[in-house]
Amino acid sequence: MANLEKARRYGRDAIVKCGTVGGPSAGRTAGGVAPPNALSPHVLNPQQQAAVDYCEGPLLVLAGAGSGKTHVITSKIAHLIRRRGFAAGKIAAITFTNKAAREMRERVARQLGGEDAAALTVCTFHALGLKFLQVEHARAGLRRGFSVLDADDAAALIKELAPAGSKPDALAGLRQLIGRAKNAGLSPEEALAAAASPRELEAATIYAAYQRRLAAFNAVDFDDLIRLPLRLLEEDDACRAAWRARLDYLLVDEYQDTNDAQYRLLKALAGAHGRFTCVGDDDQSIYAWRGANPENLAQLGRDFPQLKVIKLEQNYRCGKRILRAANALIANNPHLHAKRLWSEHPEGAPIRVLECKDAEHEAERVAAIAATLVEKHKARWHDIAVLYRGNFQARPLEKALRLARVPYHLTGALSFLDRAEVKDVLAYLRLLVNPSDDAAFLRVVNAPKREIGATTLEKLGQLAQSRHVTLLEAAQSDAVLRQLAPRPAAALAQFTALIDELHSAAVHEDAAALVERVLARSGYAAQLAASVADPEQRERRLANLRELVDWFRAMQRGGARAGDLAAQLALLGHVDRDDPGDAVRLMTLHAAKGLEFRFVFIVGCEDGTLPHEGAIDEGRLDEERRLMYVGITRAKEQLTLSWSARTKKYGEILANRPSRFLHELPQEDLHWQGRDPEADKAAVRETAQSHMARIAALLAGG
DNA sequence: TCGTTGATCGGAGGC
DNA sequence: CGATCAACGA
Repeated sequence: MANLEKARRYGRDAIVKCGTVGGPSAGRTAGGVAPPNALSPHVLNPQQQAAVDYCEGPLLVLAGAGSGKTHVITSKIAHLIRRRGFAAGKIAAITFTNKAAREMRERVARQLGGEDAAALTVCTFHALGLKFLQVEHARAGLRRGFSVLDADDAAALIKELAPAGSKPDALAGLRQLIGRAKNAGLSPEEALAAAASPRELEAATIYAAYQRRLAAFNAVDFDDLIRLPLRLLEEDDACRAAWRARLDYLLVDEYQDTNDAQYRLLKALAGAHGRFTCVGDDDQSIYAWRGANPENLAQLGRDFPQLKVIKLEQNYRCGKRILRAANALIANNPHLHAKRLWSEHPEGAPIRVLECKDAEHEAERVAAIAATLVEKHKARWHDIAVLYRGNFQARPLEKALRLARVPYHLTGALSFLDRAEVKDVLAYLRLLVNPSDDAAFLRVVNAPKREIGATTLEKLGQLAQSRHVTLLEAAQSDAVLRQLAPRPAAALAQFTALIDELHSAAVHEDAAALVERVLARSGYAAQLAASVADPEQRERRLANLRELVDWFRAMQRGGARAGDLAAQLALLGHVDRDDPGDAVRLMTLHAAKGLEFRFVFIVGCEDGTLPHEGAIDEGRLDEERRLMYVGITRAKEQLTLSWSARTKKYGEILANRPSRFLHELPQEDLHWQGRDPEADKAAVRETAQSHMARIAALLAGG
């Protein structure tokens, strides 16, 4: 109670502890979704309360790492509905990932009860754009049941339109330029007019051809999900008025990640009075390379002079030492609104810096320490995360962890929907819903193998183009088939017969049953079972297909229509796979954003790795520093940084220097630990043996 | 149509 | 050094 009084006197909130050293784990650790103030979820500190209460005009909440921003957003939604009389159906909360949207929806549902929560719009920018286009498809020049091309399909299409034999990096450059034009909200015509170099002119020309093809496919790509709604909202007064009337209040999470088009979409929807709350942290802006524009934070103040800014600086996650290090590091970056995070947690242990011989040695030491934490300090495996700059750094870690018998889980590896078999089945559905979807046609026409090869398809494409029909229509035409060799013509006829059959079934069947029919009648499942030799891989891929059917079944219970599901599915980056369980988490620093762990290792703290070499060369150190900052602030109790003196790079061995960021940390909080390879190897052996002994005991004991 | 060779390249990855 | 991918031959 004394603490409470003291806190009040200082104008701070009651002490709400979570995850102190040795205490119960709280927060979003390893899959848990409890709010940061887990012991007292309804108490808000004064800044959080102010952010919830202020609904009169535009608000920017600068939410430091671990400051309880999701709590603020969910509380604010409840406040808007219960105290301010907003209709739940007219509030939209926008996130960047499906995962964030799902978690937010769950938390709002817990706080509000199901009915209001169900009426809310909680989704990603892209899902909102899709919803918009499904309503306004006619105005956007689309027909019902249009398709959403995923990044791979879009890349394949650009490749087809680019000069034959373009090199991969030339194609990547084209994609980037086209993406940039779309992100700026430019139509192909505008991009042509704005082209300032031969390269841009070429890209704009291909952009124009690309959009013509998309229109012919009755399809859009991801960027169009923002660009097309934006265009309609900015140019069509009636449309804009209608959508503003549907949305009374907007909340945007991770605002620092918005790109220009997304920001303009927000502005168009919000209107001049600006009934919105943006929550973000400039220090956690780590996606500029993907088009995010952190300048949008400053732009908000220029576009809305009445903007109110509230900073959340109390951190409920990290020990004081960790926070000091984070503050010291990020102080080297320029700031529009400087923040200084503080915490009421204990000091915590010094930050360890492990100096290692090479990446293998580094991995062994991490494995040994992780094992010790669990063996001797009662930590759970999932309390531990190992973070790195690049995916290639996971390799030695995996090896060392396997050797030390430490269970681990790689997050962010190949996602469910990236699997070829899942994409193939989805392409079948796309083609059934939208027979104009040539990209889908090309994907499934020879999956399973029907002896329809590239030559046949090229000819078919030419014939379709000259007759101004889709690929499917061309394949259905006897006149076209007569111009092909008899064998491929017969194969194509068989394929279109299959599509016809599935199409008539689609009328009366639900999505899950349709997927099962596709799998059975196309022979896809049978071929998969027959052609994959490795039994383990075969089982995994068949399981993916079953999971897809289950997913459709679950969505149907939610009342979704089969046709819309296929489009939505394109937006769903990854369906969460099995719970990773109690295992050490291995992931990139990027993937770690938004998560927290009791014990965090950041490996590869070397100049050239973190900060990355290319970033040093181009003077883009700020974002690298923010990446390190994000990593540091993931740690609740203990942070261990490591670097190795030598790197094997492309076959040759190079000497490293410790990361310049290590020198930016307060040296009095660091504990540098030199190289001692033998001791660590012994430790790994020891823990491995003890694990084996435990397993043996378990087996013996039954 | 499919499997092999040889050249290439090496940053993070949401929707 | 090793994975990946385009071009090639059977």
